[in-house]
Amino acid sequence: MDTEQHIEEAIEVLQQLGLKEYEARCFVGLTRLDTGTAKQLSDITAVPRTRVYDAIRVLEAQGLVEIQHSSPQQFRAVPLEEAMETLRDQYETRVDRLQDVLGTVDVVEDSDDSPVQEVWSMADNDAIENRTDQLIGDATEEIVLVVGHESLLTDDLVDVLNSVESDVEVLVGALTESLQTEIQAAVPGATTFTSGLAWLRGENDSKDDTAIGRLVLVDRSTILVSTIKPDSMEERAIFGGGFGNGLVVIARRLMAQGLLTTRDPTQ
Amino acid sequence: MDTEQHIEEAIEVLQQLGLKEYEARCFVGLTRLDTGTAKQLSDITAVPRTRVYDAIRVLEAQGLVEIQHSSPQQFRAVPLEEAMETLRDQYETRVDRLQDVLGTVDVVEDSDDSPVQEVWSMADNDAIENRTDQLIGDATEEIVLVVGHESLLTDDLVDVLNSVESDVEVLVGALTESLQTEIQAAVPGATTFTSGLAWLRGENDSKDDTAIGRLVLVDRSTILVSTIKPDSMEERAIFGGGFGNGLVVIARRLMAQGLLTTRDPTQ
DNA sequence: ACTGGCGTCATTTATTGAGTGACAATACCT
DNA sequence: AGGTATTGTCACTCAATAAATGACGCCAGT
Repeated sequence: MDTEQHIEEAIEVLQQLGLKEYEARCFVGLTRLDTGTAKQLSDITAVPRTRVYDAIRVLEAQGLVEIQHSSPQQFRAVPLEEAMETLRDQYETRVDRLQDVLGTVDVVEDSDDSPVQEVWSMADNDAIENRTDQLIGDATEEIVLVVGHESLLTDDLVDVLNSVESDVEVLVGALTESLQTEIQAAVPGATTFTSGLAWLRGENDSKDDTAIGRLVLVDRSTILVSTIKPDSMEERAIFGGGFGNGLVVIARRLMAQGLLTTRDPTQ
Repeated sequence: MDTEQHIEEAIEVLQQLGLKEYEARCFVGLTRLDTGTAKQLSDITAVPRTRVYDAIRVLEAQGLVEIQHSSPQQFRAVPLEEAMETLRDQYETRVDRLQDVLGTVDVVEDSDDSPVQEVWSMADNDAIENRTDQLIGDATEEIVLVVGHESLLTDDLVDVLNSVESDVEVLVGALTESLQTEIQAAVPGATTFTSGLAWLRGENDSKDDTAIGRLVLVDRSTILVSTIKPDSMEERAIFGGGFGNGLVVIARRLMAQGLLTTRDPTQ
């Protein structure tokens, strides 16, 4: 069996989605049994028979399985599409509710001065991507974007780039030529470039295992730089706002030196 | 403060979404602080100061907060919209992955006879709604639908009803006249009715606290009946397939007697 | 050098879930 | 019908996880 792998993975994902181990096992068991009893389930899922019942109840309450009240009871998983749709609905409901509630609460109680040297850091690919899109969307004058890895050129990103005001200058850099041509094709309105970026590649230090992910400089006043561990693909970003911000200043200087945009810095 | 309520609710929802208590409290704390230190957070969230750090780390890894590595560290919640979007993305990713994986696994190993008296039960409003839509969409001849509560007439349901093949007869009943007219307006292609349903109302037994939610009979061969506890709005459904199914037979007989569709059974 | 807030760790306590067995009720067999 | 196997419910133990608290080392300001 090669599905073994898939089964384990499915169980894991289900747990990430909030199910307990037994519940996950049972659900997966049912999806490959169509219909089954507690005993059958127990056999193929390695869940103690006596606890299949609990698990199934929870699953039923979540709308993921149906129960036939006969003896022995028969269990059946809701059709896959339907189940996923149900999960989605539940999640949507919760996120919406949260958004409402928090929107109401957002009232602040503050008492602060505003320092100018703010550098924030964030993790999580999705969050960084969202922030990137956000920043680009908010640009009013100029966007300098360097894409360090092809996987970061998402559809969303392309959309945002293409829907930018026409009076905003868009400069997009890539680490490789192939990536550059790809970007140029996807975002015709942008000026693309490749070289001048050698210093960005992490090949100098032998055990420096992090590569540049994205680099966004918006209106020369806000910058985001992310790094990626090539093995785990984990992304990490630092993010600086404010014109006087040290990070931003560095970025501007790099630009002034032609290290960021010049087609050939040796010229 | 009346936001107290909202705050607690937000924390709860966040926990449903997978966060731990401390994490939830910290996140909510940050949304009303814009930016804050561990101490400040600890003060307004009742989370032990020394554990704010852990919580924040987790939140950062999920892309919900940013950290400023100064001393003292400053924390800040990602803008609400962005955070919700991030949560959504993560969830979508997981559900999609699950769907892929389970789609591959769906291979069955069975060995069964098919009994004819199957009656399945399900819980969870969303799941029942999905199933309802599903059934209606699959109809080829006739749909009899009774809506017992206005909240069950969702947009999705209306859509499905309106997009049914034109050669499928659609009969929709309501418990009240106002609901009937509403339905007639929303679904012009349907034949609506109200009376003949007195027996469906739960007013006979004084302590019978469950009311009829939906009743769907498709092609006279598949039926779904749901009940609702009016106080908790919890829905529960039974669902029978097969032409020879007892439930279905009963439903057909009710129809033959005019109890389900007749405009005025006293005639 | 002393003090106080900051950040990290280790430890305790409570809660939750995983894993097992006793038991009554029910179905099944001959 | 009686006897046996299966089924469903509970109550319990053990392990894992999270909540809660306290002991430090570190760095800033005085």
